[in-house]
Amino acid sequence: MSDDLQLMMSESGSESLDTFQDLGESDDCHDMSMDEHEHPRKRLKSKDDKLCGVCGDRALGYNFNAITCESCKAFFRRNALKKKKMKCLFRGNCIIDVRTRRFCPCCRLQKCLDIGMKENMILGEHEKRLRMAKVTENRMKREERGKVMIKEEPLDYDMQPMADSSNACSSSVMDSQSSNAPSPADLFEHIPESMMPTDPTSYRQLTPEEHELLEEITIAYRETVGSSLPKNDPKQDESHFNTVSSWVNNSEFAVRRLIKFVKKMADFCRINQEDQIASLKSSVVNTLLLRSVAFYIVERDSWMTPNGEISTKVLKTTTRHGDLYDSHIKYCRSLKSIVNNNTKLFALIQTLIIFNPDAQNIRARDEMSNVQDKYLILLKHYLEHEYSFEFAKNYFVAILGKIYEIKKISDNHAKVLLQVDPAEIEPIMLEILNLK
DNA sequence: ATAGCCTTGAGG
DNA sequence: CCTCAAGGCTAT
Repeated sequence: MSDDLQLMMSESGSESLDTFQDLGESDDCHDMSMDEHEHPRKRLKSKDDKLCGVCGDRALGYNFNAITCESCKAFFRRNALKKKKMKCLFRGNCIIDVRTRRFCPCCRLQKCLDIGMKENMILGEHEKRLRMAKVTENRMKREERGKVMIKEEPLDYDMQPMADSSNACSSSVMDSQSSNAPSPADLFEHIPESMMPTDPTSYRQLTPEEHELLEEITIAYRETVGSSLPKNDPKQDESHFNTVSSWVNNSEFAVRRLIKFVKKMADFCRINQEDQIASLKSSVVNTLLLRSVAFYIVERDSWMTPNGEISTKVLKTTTRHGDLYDSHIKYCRSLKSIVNNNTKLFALIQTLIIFNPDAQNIRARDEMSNVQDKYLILLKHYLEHEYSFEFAKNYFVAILGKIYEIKKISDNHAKVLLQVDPAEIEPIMLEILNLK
């Protein structure tokens, strides 16, 4: 490989111009033959005879402020924003052409910059999300039009959760009062398939801002707390979990993920630093619990880890708190059954847990509450987007109930945590759990 | 990781 | 409409 690479480097170094001209000539020939057949008149100027300023390959036009080929465009997009600086294995002056361009990313990137490609023209994470929000918004409109055009038929009445149009205001009041409505807890113990989404035409549309916000936290969640932990080093037998302190230390990765998660949220960065710490600390145990739900497998009564399953029985033998175990598993089963594997819902719940106005030591409780309200509304609107308004209302209440419940359970867990010997706990976990 | 091809919003 | 220039997707 390195032989080839070196060969390529020296080869191209001695005849880079030849390569460039060869490409140019073949390009011209190609164009002429095409043009003679298609447009004999304007053969000279019609098709692009543009060449990539980086490698000399055929170019379609400007990319990031310079004329480049598709591959150099993609290359620049992938690499220009990386903060890790690549280093050239040679002298930093490798010749880049269509065949050698892959061998020295460093010099290729340098040449990109030399010919004037601008890294600030690469859309940032935020701008990309805006763009995607716009795309999906338009897509939804398109599909909406399609449905409306095809529809033109009277509404179908087979779905009872459609309490929308005609008598909306009265019906919602009546429903909330009516006694025959199943209690939310019962309603969601088992997912009522019959009430799941169909017929999207009369559901709420999220605004672009809401859509973007939801995307933001969902992506952040998926990339952090929602992802599985790195494969743990040795064989992860159950002996790794036979003490409380080993459980705690095992949670360290999850806590790091939580920190990464909050740092990705613009709303979290906006609150003052003391409250950031306070809300972070008070949401750690809840977060671990929520994680345990996310990776819980109802059918097997176990948790999925990168190294395989861990039976929930291990927790019972570890803590020797049967009641704690029971309530935890019950919680896993119930929340999992209503949320399933919906990452957006997990992300929303996670967010609501973090922006908790009555957490310990919060200074600006009003402000915290305002932020939480924002996500409460987002959750509500998301549910109304996904389901009928009536169904969403019950769903909303059920989820709020579960969020309240998670706090009680985590309080119980906190008591167990106080039993551990601080000497056995990693410093970060000591700090974050206030165990010192 | 690369690179070709596709989709798309903005702007003309 | 049409073109330009972004990002996305995916076979290699």
